[in-house]
Amino acid sequence: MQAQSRLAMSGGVGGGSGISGSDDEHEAVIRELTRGRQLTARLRDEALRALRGQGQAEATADFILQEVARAFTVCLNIMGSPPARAPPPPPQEMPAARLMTSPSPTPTELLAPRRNREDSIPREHTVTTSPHYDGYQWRKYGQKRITKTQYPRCYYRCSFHRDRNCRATKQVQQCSAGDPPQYLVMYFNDHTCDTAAWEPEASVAAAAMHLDMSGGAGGGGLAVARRGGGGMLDERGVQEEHERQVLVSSLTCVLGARQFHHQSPPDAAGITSGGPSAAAVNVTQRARTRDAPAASAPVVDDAAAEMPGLDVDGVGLDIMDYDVTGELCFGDSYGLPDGPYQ
DNA sequence: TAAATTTGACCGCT
DNA sequence: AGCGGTCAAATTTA
Repeated sequence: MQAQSRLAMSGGVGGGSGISGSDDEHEAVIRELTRGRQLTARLRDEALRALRGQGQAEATADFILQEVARAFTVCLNIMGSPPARAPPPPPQEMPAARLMTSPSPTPTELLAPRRNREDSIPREHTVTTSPHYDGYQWRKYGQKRITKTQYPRCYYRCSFHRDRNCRATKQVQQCSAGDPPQYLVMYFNDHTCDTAAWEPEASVAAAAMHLDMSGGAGGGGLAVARRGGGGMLDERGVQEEHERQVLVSSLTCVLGARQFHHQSPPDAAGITSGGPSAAAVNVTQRARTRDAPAASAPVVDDAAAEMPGLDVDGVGLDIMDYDVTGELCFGDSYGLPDGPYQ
């Protein structure tokens, strides 16, 4: 089960605010998240020791585990744990790891009291730097400036809302102006469109193939998820292409290392695929978003089957989460202060 | 031209 | 009455 789901089931979503459950549950969640963060730090030490001198593989492992730790910190902040519990930011952070350092309204502040209707209670919520890529296709149907918040809230519903009467919706609201910015994503209702999100075991290799096939900047299905916002795609095209190349390179490195070590897969895999990275959206989900509705991409699984030497898991997938510094395409009609939506 | 986004207006809830 | 969520016409994009 994904971390965000666990968080939700642990009381994070229940009871109106969507953040707090009972005091006992709340404390238990904070305790577990704190423990997870500590264990991640230990794992990072071990991984760096094991990968010492292996260049990019070492850097990649370092980055991933920093991100896992950051995800724990995000969750802890969501749960309202004292800021003192958060560790100081690592001295050499990669961009996505800087998120917690910028002052911003807490997710709790962003969540206005919700109406007491069944549909208005989020099933899950998460904080991510790439709010678009969660394995489903969404269509934006509204945007609203929420009082007392700095950023507008965007409303999405499943693209199969009409075709398959899918009632799933999500709301995305920026909650920090970092680089990349961070977004609070809330999910409502289950998908009934039979386009379930990808299994975490889906193929890294297939993802790489998709990346190669996706062509140039902003090409392919990226536009599906990021189409909105007028010229934003064009403005980011060069940067995205650069990021894509860097991350394909990283992925290739990881693939190579894992192919070499596939007899003894590192447990870091379990941490990301089954674990706590609230920010993580795996690349196969992204690949699915690129090309077609989620249900129509068996090609990727087939590709995975063609590369039996690979131990497929979430590690390489989560790397690709940082492929896109997905800023939302907020309109400019809200008279908002400086922000990425302008 | 179809598909997706934008955005003002409307509606229901508190 | 105010606020948040949704609708739907207009607009934009590929």
